[in-house]
Amino acid sequence: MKRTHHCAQLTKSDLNATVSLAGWVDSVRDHGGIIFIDLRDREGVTQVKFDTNLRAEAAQLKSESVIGITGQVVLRPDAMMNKGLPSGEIEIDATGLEVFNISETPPFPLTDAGGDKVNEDLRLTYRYLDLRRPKMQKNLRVRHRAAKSVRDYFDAQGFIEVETPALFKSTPEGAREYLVPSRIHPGEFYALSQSPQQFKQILMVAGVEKYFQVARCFRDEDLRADRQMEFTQIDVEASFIDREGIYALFEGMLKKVWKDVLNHDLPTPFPRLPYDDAMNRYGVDKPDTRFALELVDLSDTFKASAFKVFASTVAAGGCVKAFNAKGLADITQGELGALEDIAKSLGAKGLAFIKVEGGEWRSPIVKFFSEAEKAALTARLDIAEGDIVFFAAATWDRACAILGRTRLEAAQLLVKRGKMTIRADQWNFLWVVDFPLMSYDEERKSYVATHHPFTAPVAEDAALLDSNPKAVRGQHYDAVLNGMELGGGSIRIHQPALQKKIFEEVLKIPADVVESRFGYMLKAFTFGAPPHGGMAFGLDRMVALLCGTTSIRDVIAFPKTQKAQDLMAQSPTPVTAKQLKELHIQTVIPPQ
RNA sequence: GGGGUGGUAGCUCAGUUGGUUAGAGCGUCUGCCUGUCACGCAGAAGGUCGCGAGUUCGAGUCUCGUCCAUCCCGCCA
Repeated sequence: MKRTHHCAQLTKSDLNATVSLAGWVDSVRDHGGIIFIDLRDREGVTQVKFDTNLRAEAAQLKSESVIGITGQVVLRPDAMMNKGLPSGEIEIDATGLEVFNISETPPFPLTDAGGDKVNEDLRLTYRYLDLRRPKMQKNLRVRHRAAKSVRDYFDAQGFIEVETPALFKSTPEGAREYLVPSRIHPGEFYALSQSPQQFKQILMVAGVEKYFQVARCFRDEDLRADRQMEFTQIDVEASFIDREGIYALFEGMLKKVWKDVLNHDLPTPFPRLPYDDAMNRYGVDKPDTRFALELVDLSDTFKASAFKVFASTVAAGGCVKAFNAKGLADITQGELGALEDIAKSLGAKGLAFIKVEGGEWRSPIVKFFSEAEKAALTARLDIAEGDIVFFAAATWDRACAILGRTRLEAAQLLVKRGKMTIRADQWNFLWVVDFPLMSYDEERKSYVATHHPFTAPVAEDAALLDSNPKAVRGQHYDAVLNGMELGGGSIRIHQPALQKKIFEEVLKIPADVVESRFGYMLKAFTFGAPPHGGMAFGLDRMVALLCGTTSIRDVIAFPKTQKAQDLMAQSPTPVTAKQLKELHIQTVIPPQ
């Protein structure tokens, strides 16, 4: 029996044709004298009818069994047409049945709706069943379609895909790495590449000019909904390009991907938002701009306030910020408590608020406010009946973090009440630009690169490198979509002297360490490094948003759990003493 | 490393103030049924209440510990 068609391919136009289908039994409806089976393959579902001779054999079938059938395409009786299915006007009158495998009863329902509710550990243990669900099949295809679209785009733009090593050397400045012991060099280690960053810059020195790679990257950091230990990035680097060139390049890529995958026309160019504005208005460097609830700085209003908590914060160089969660005055005690807990976990002492109910301001702090302060609040925050305003008084970055997070939580509460909608298919892309090149690390008592040490400073700020490193902006940019950071990149430093100065004088990395870690790169740059820049763009995150989810586990075929385990294959595992010996490794297991 | 949520039948969940034999829907199994498409009807089986300790006359319920999943903070140059 050879398959002639896919399920869902057959329609009224195939009437009377003799066809063979193969796939999985989606459901069995046994009416005694007649049995209907929905046969499912990766393209869809078709109803197969068994009566007379094959009835007994068909009655033995269970859900998820794999069968092949032969039969004639026939029209269903008028009243029995299923308008909900593409193949709903016809059915296959089976004349042949081949059973390839009877299935055990699956441990959870393989429907979209049923499977979505199932505990994720069970789905991951039986990932091959989870992936059979139409939604997961669709996600795999969207990922394939998006990756192909990306490859076609960069090819058309003159980029060539170059593979760089997964086994690199350890670069402890960055993310924690997966170390790989060397058998041939006792006591020495490779590290799995956390990014092709250094190789792609070397490729620019090598004269490749336009490089890209759909690259697997590895980072030994804690996992999250949008972070796996191994993930895929669209890695790009080009010579003789500036920031505007990169923006246009990636806007073109995203326009094509959205068209190819969703048939949606993305408007370009994307808005640009300076880092300071992003922080001041949204409290994060990856704002979700699908809704407002923007932060307002009230430091001026409260610098001489009778409310000492606010006044003293401003006097100490901090700021007072607030935002109006319009319409959320009906927040419950429990929800308010949860918001407070979040604020406290971000360093707030509490979460001050003003509710407006029945024309009155209800608040533990409003008694301290003067009439002038109240008037200023009303005007600047557009306060009206049913609103609740949240405040944070702290250092600038802390106040931003507290309210940035509270803003997102408040938005969820408003969505839950039906007072606001955040559409998953509204695509608010933006470029966040003008990041500070350096930030001061209080623990290490030194400057650290905000992104990475290869980022070039903005030309007109370069003179400040010695006098005021914090004020130097980097030629860095982040691509943000609906509150998720999709990618980041920069124009790089291509002058070896400047790169050396950043390493040694600004970041205070000892010269011998610079030499052992980056010596080869600095040396390469002395042989004619072109000006260059690029971007690392998260494929998993992009595909997740294309699929309408925020968890990249839904778009990775075999993801790990938050404890970094593969529940299906059951990794990691201990290894034999022989293996360890060969690798010159001894393990020390901490006591339980 | 820290905080939140959850873990009760194969799945999803309910389980009141600590009190008799722990329930529902779906699924599974058996029987009936020739037009269903979430088929229907009748019946049945199915439980280490995550695990361990404690309090109590008595624990699914309270306390402590622990494991797992998930969300977040730290972390992710």
